[in-house]
Amino acid sequence: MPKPCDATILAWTRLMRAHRAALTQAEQVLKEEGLPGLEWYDALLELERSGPLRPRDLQGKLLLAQYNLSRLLDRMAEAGLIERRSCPQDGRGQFIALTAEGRKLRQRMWPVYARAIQSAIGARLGPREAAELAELLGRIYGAHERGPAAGSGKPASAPHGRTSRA
Amino acid sequence: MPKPCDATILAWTRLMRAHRAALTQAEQVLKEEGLPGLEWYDALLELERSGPLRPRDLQGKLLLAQYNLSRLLDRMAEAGLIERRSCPQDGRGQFIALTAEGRKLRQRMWPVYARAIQSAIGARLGPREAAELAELLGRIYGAHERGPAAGSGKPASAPHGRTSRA
DNA sequence: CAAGATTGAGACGTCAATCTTC
DNA sequence: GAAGATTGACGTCTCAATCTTG
Repeated sequence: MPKPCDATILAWTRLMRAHRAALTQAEQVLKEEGLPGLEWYDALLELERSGPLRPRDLQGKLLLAQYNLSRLLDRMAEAGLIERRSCPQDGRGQFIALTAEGRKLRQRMWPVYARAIQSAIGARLGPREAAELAELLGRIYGAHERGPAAGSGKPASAPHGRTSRA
Repeated sequence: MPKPCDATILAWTRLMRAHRAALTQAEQVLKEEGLPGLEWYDALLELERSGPLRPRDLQGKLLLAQYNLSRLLDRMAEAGLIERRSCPQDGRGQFIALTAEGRKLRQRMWPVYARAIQSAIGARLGPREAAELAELLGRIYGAHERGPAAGSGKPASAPHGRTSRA
């Protein structure tokens, strides 16, 4: 394994710093609005998109450890955002389902989240540059998947736009 | 504030994912070698570069909250890596100084860290692309910090690399 | 025994309150 | 009173051990 070149090291450093700056800002804004953190948003969105899921599948989509997800689901269930349903085919598993409250909360979170994304990236990079950045970052983890945005599913009156729904 | 465009949202998502993937790998490798995490490395490196520092100044360089840094220093002092010295000019402050052990540990960590950086970025992007990525990420947090050759004057490929962490 | 999922204990992060010195 | 720094209380993360079902 060759040693990393200067440009590689600089890219690493900035990846760490840019992530921290962007994430801190976004979490800050959500907190000021009395909303939960981004992890909750991601879980809610994935459940809204992909219907009731087994924890194992959700874990894969969210890149969380099993024990971590288990406790996240505890908190979200206590907050009334999800339901744990038993799985008929496999007694070990469950199905995690979004509640109406969970759906509503995600919709309330999106405009705030979108503002943070725009402030952190959209305001600093043009569309062409953002696409270039996304391309380069995509190579770092090799995946090509969907983003955090999701329309309400309803027509035009939605407070948050239809965005990249792959 | 306009809504974020699709490319912006995709860049956000990939920033979050790429960061997590890269960081998780690096922390994993360090742990396997029985070494502490990247936060310790960053603190050790900053102290090695900038001599004894007051916690307030270290906090600025590491982008940590004050209470967070206070506890980090507790652990590092207990491990014998740093020393807390009283500050003659200002009784409220201190000077945090690296010990010989701290210096040795950072030197042991660097090759492992460098391997992780190379694996996460260097192996996937050419030097030109890495520089492009660094440039785009730099705009996200607006910083233009010292180049890889700054500080002691040693080259970045020495066990003195410019690194940092979330 | 293997896989899905949870739990107890301990490390770490976070908030607000606190202490000391300017 | 303001700034530098720490502390107590509480929440979250992490590891290993555990429980249950296939």
